[in-house]
Order: sequence, then C-alpha cells, then structure tokens
Amino acid sequence: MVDDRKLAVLRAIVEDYVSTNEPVGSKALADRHNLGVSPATIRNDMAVLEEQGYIAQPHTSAGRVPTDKGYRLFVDRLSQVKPLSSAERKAIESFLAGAVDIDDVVMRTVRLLAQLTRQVAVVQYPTLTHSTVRHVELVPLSERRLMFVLITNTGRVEQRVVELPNVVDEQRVAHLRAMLNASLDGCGLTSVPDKVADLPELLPTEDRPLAATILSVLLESLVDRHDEKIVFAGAANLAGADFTVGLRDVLEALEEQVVLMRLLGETSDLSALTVRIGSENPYTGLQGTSIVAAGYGSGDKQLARLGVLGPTRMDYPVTMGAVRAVARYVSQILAAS
Amino acid sequence: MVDDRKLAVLRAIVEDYVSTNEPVGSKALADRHNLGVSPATIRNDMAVLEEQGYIAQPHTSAGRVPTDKGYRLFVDRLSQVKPLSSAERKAIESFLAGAVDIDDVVMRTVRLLAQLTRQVAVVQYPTLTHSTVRHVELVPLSERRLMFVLITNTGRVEQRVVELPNVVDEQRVAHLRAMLNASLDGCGLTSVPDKVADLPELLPTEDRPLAATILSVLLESLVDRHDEKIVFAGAANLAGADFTVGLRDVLEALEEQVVLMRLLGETSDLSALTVRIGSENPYTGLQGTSIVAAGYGSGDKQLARLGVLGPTRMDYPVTMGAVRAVARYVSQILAAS
DNA sequence: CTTGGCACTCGGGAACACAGAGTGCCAAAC
DNA sequence: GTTTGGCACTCTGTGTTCCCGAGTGCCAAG
Repeated sequence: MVDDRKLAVLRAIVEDYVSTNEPVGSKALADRHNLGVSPATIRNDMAVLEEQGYIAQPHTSAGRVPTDKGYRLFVDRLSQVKPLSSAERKAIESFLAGAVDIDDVVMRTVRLLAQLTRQVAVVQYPTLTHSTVRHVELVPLSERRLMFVLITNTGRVEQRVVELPNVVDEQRVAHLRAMLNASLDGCGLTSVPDKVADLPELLPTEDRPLAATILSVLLESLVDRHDEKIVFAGAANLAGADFTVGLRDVLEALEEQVVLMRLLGETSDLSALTVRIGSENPYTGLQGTSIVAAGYGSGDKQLARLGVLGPTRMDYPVTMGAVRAVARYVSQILAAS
Repeated sequence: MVDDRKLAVLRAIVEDYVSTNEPVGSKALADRHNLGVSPATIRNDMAVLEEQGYIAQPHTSAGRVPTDKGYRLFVDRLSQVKPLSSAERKAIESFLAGAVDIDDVVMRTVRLLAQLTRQVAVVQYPTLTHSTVRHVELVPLSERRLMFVLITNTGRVEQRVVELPNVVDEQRVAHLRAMLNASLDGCGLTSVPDKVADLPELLPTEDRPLAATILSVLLESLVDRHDEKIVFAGAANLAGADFTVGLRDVLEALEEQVVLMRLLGETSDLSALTVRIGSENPYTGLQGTSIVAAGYGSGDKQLARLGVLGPTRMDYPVTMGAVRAVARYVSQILAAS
C-alpha cells in the first residue's frame, strides 16, 4: 500500500516543505526531484498518502504539507542523521574546551547549540543524582554563621549559609568537617541521607545541636536541587519562525523550568536521540513545535539532557546531527574534568 | 511659550497613548480629560508642541504621538514615580526572602521584576569590585589537582580547578591556605593583586611553583569576571509589544552580555533611577525601546544594577516605582546576609 | 498502472470605493 | 489676544469585488 515510490514522494514533500515553507504541489515535485514519473502519478500517490494521514492540504486545492505522522515516518525511516562538517567539529571542540567551570560549560554549550542549529537550545545542568561527593567544606563566616560548601565529582558546587544555634569555636568546626569528609567522601549523593543519619550519635553531646543544624541544611540542599536547573538560549531564532501557536506561548513555556524539564524527557539511554514531533509533545501549549533531545554524561552514566526546540517544520537530519555531536562533546569535556 | 496647559496636554497625550497604543486626537483628549477647553484650542496647543518637537504625527491627519523628547519631558517634569501597593510590597518581600543563595536571589529578583512590570527584566550579578574576601579555600581533588574556592562577603563563590605542576601533600596545601587567608581575609577584591604579589617570597623555595600556579589562577578568575554576569527574564512580555525595530533584534541584544551591560549603564548613585528613552539608548539596535534602571547594593556601596527594558511606549510611573522598590528590597536582602 | 487532458476550486493580490477620524485655517465670539 | 465653532481637506484602514494562477480530482486513453 505504501510502496517505495510513495515513500520517496513523502520524503520529497518533507524536504521541499522544510526548505520553502510553502505547501508543495505535484508539479513542483516532479520538476525539482527526478522521480521519473509524471505529476498525475504523483497526485495519485499523494491522494493515498493523504488518506493514510501522512500529509494534508491546508485548503482544498493547495499543495500538501506533512502531518506530524508524516514527519515521524520521515525521521524514523526516510532520513539519516547528517554528521557535521569537520570545520564545525573543530569549532565545537575549541569553543567548549575554553570553559573554566561547570556554569561555563553549560553556558557555552547552550549558546553553541543555539548557534549551530539556529533554534532554541535547552540544556539541563548535570544532575546530582548520579554524582558523588568529592569534598565537604565548612567555612566559619562569623561567630554564629558558617558557610557550608559541597563539591561534587562533576564540578558542581552547592553552597549554603547556615545560621548556628550557638557560638562555636574553630576547633569543633574542624572536627565536624573531618568527620563529614571521612564519612561522605566518594559517596553517591543519593546515599548521603543514609550515611548522615548516624553521624550525630558519634559526636559528644554538646556538639549535636550544631551537627543537626548543619546536616539539616545539607539534606535540604540536596532536596532543593532535585528539581534540576535548566537554561536556554537562542530565543532570537524564534522571531522568524511562525508557529501555529503564538510566539508568546513558546517564550512563556521556555521560562518555566518545569515545562522545559518535561520537554527534554527522561527516557532513553545515553546515546539515543529523542525526537518529539508536534502533538507527541507532552506539553499542550506547544503545538507546532518539535524537540530533538539527547542525553549526555561522563563515562556511561547519563547525567542530564540537552536539546533544541523549533518549529515542527525543521530540518531534522541537520538538527539531529548537531544535537548528537554537541552531546558527545560535552560528555567528553565532563569526563575529562 | 510652553505654558501649564500645554504641559497638561502633553501629559494627557502620553497617558492616553500609553494606555491605548493609538495616536491621540484633539477630540478624544477633550473628552477623556476635562481640560476645560475645546478641541480647537487643544489643536492649537498641539501644533505648538509639535513645532517644539515633543509630539509628532505618524501621518498627515492622524492623531499625535509623543516623541522621545516628549517622553523625556514627561518623565522629568510631568510624572511622579508611583509607589507600589502594600500587597505588592508584601509579595516582593516574601518572594525574595525565600532565596537560599546568591544565584537564587538574582534568579528570583529577575523573575519578580519581569512579572511586576510585565516587561523584560535585567539583573546584573553583584559586582566583585566592591566585595571583600571572606574566605579562600583550597580543596585537594587528587594528587595533582585541587579546587580553589573564593568566597566573598556578598555570598558569591568563585571556583576553579587548578592543575598542579607537581605532586603536593596535604601539609603544604594547608600551609598555603592559611597564608592566603591570613593575607587576604577582609581585603577588597581590587587590592588582591597587590597583596598577592609578595606572597611567594615568604614561602620556602620548593613551594613557590605551587603558589605561583594557584595565584595565577586566582588572579585570572578575578579578571575573567570583570565582565559581569547578567541575566534576564520575561522575554514573553515582548511578544505582545511591537517595536519600531524587529523583535528579533531585541531578543538578540538580550542575549549579548556586553550589550546588556551597556544598557544598564554605570553612572548615578545608588538610589537614583536612570531612564533611557529611545534614541538616548547607547545601543543603536534598540531604537524604540526604553530602559529603566537602578543600582542596588548592600550598605552604601553600589554593587550592581538592575532594570527593565520595554517599548518606548511604557507606563513610566509604574515601571519606575517597581524598579525602585525591587532595587531597595534586594539591597535589604543582601545587606542582611 | 501511468499519463495527458480538463473542469473545478479556492486563496491571495490588485483595484477601488468609502467611511471616519483628525487636521489646519479662518472668522467670529469672549 | 485667546478661544471657539465651522468647514474643507487629507489621509489610513477596511470592506468589496474581481481575477489570476496554482493545484486538485477525475476520467479516458495509452
């Protein structure tokens, strides 16, 4: 029913529509692609494709436009991810290599991706879930305040100022610091609560209130950041494109961490690309947009996800290539640091 | 030449135009504001105001629209900053009070300001220039790597991973850490380079390469952040407004740190509001937009600036009130922490 | 199954007319 | 001298009509 030629027609429709942004007709198809058949034949094929739901016409007697289902078929079976040019690879590598800390890595990544794809790029900060504790530091700020700093193996730093229940001297702080490090060093963040639970009992009675205060802040900071930080860039690239939904809605969605979170999704293993097309999108306010996302991480653990958001009518092979490449390079950078 | 009634007319024009977004004619003015004169009189006044350059007509025989010069006069002499309602104050206070660290403060502030003004909000991170060193920490990560952390009195944390020239033991690191803290504690960031210059000489010869490496990273991190970090929020609010310049240009400008920097400006003392109207704007790509900005800081030192960007046709009294209020509350928060 | 022919449909642009809001100016009134 | 009503004039924006052309579906012939 859907033979090879029909698939070729669908591919041609998607490609033409993506590049011209106008409904594509049978004549234009016959001209631009050498399919070896006449417009009339193509029309017949198009009628079938339309009946199957792969394409649609905006108005009676206009050209055809791919539906979400059509794009899906295109992405799954009719296209292959387009690798980047070596010049682009070079550029990515050198741009990312200059990063000085984790904030910088994320910032550079999101900008790079936006520039590369000419879409809106979204990058999630490396999750703490799979991270391990590298060091805990307690810094006295004044008699009754200290700063608590947690450094993870991904270079991420969590800091909190703690108000103390009573005046403490340097001695006790040093002791507590040593204990914390001895107990937590190299420990996965998810298991920190368990490890920490027994600690106060090992301390002299007079230190317990102090320890309890600090530990509660520590635990709180872990919970707080369970909703991960997400940044985006390239909003200017939205200005040209017109969505079925208003530009305002898209911008609003982008500023909602929670929505971004859900957009990037969570499934799939590290190297797989996720493509969400139009209505497949979990967030109803973003009809007419597609998301291409991938996981990244150091080693074999997926730390977080990144991707781009653009109009359903996007160049999937190129976008997918860029997202995949950037995800890989970021993984490299993180593994090296 | 420009008597009181003409000023009243100008004020009325600005107010009406801001609220309706349509050129305002003499008849409408006479109706909506009770100026006590007839449309014909108003027409005469308007002719004079136009000749002076305060208003203009988009086309022959359309209503009048304020020029940048007109808005300027309005802001300087015809309006007074509108204070927030007590409900709004409450909301601000409680929203900002929940912040856990400096990132959180900035993030909350920018969102708050965007929501309050329904414009794009821009907030600069507290500058390091006027900050003082609260603590320096050296954290060994492995044999040849350590993390260097600088904590300032504004709660800001700078961190860098340092690759060491040779293997060092805990002992030496501790010594260097103690020296650094003794030397830098409480010292203004601008004077750090001076203080640090003599340090290597006080150390035993074998420690000098180590010290030099770390110090160079320290100095570098100060320079790096001399271009301060700026964030914005509320881009969605741009969607409705139409600028003389394209939406794309505005969004692009917003993603350029350097441009944002110049937009916020640097002059003026702590409590003053800066208003840049249309062509007064230092960045030519943003014709048709105005910026309302204010400094904020803890105590009497200005740490950084914040503000909003919107169409020239904005409600200045309300916007100025919101910016001023938020700047004050942020200052309070920072002073308290 | 493919192809050329043909009648049909509709969207979008050009041409046009028109109402409405607003102006400028002038002479009369205060 | 300032204010006012009257009046002619000038635009913009909107609605209408009309027509072209791209594109389709169908059909009969290859």
